[in-house]
Amino acid sequence: MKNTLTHASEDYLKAIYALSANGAAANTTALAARLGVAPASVTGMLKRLAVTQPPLIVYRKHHGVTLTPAGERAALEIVRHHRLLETYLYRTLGYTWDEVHEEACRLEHVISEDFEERIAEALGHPVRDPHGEPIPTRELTMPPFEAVPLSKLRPGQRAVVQRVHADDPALLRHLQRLGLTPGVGLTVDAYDEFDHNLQIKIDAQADPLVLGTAITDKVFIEVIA
Amino acid sequence: MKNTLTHASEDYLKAIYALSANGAAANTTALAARLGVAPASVTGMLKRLAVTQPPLIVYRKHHGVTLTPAGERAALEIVRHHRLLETYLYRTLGYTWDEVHEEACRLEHVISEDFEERIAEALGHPVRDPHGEPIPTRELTMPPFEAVPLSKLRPGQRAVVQRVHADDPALLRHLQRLGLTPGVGLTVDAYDEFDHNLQIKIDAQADPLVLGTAITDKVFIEVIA
DNA sequence: AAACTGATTTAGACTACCCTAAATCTGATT
DNA sequence: AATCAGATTTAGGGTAGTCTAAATCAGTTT
Ligand SMILES: [Mn+2]
Ligand SMILES: [Mn+2]
Ligand SMILES: [Mn+2]
Ligand SMILES: [Mn+2]
Repeated sequence: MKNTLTHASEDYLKAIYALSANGAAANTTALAARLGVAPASVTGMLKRLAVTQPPLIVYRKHHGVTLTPAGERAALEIVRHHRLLETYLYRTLGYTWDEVHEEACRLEHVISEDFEERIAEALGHPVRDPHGEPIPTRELTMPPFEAVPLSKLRPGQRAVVQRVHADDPALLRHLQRLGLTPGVGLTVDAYDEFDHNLQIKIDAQADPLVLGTAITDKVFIEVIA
Repeated sequence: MKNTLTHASEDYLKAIYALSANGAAANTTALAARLGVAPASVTGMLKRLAVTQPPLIVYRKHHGVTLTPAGERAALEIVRHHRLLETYLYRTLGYTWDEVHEEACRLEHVISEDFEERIAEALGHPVRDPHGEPIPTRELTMPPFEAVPLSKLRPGQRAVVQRVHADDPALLRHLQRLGLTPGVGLTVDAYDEFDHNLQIKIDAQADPLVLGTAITDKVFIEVIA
């Protein structure tokens, strides 16, 4: 528990956490893609993470990987660092929401628990990061969060944007230009069942938008009535 | 110039900069002691730093090492990061002057030039860190600084403390308790030529202090008249 | 000028990553 | 039940950094 993890291990744990969020095991190829390394490198790291004391993952060859309770705590620790840092960079240092990810992804591995606590305090213990993603508590529990993507809505439904599940700066800038940010209310006007495009009308915007699933799968909403 | 250095290389360059500040070459043993590694490890790293393109150091076997202009720029870059971070942690996040070093020593290697510029701006482009040490400019020139240690003073002389050249938290807390911090005025009352102790009287303090060279060598002052 | 001593380098080994190319496994299809 | 395709692991190799133990060097002393 007190043995110090490397930056690389921490990024692997974070990726496993993200890819096994739905309870299923994360697989080698998806991890390799997300981490930007070769599949063989992933296999090597999984072997190492499985034999630490205590083990951080359960790894069954050819059948994917899940986090142990210790591994999940380690992952949530890094996610908390990451999202607190994003929030701090955004609110205190004037970063834009497309700039925060890259800086936070490096800082998250080197800040102390003291630093974590001080920025949490300075920010008033925030519950969401600038993208609306929930910040794990100090006790490392993940708050409940919206699981309904905009893509699931159908004409006539109203919703409020809660979180945007994206790191890519270009996509984030695009969403910003569209006005599709947390807190925004919208109504679905039309749905195309062949290309799955959704036509929506954002509150206080004159013109409707037509959005593909590349966007609507990443925007999570809360349905209103 | 754009090739990215490892954290370890950066710490070596910073150490070489510190140990060759007086123009002389830094030697293997001193580097090993300061970096907390074996002398053989230093030799290995020096060989690597000497053959980078461009070379960062001039290394002559058995005769020590100096920084090339490129190496000095790299070192000053890290020193600027370190001291700006110390200043930021101290002023903005409420760290004490004995807590800042350790955190800054990890952060200095991962912050972006953008982060550097933003905290410099937020702090009003400070010229000194919390210990009074000069912060290299954005253009990577080192401002002039006091080279006279308190230990050089003799009875009758008056001085103002300018900087404290120390990282050790215990020593820093001790100096704080003594009231020996940048900006403080003092007068030398007595000098013992055998043990080199100095008796000083700090302005606005009732009782005089007797200090050994472990302290007086680390406190740099400006002589007044 | 040889010997000594402490500093330094070399030799050899280890861990943590990463890679490419070549096996091998799994689950689906015939 | 054999085959096939794609996913995965293994094999083998590389870099960066660390260590200990064994040379070796340089400057000083005899
Ligand atoms: Mn990261
Ligand atoms: Mn933490
Ligand atoms: Mn450092
Ligand atoms: Mn910089």
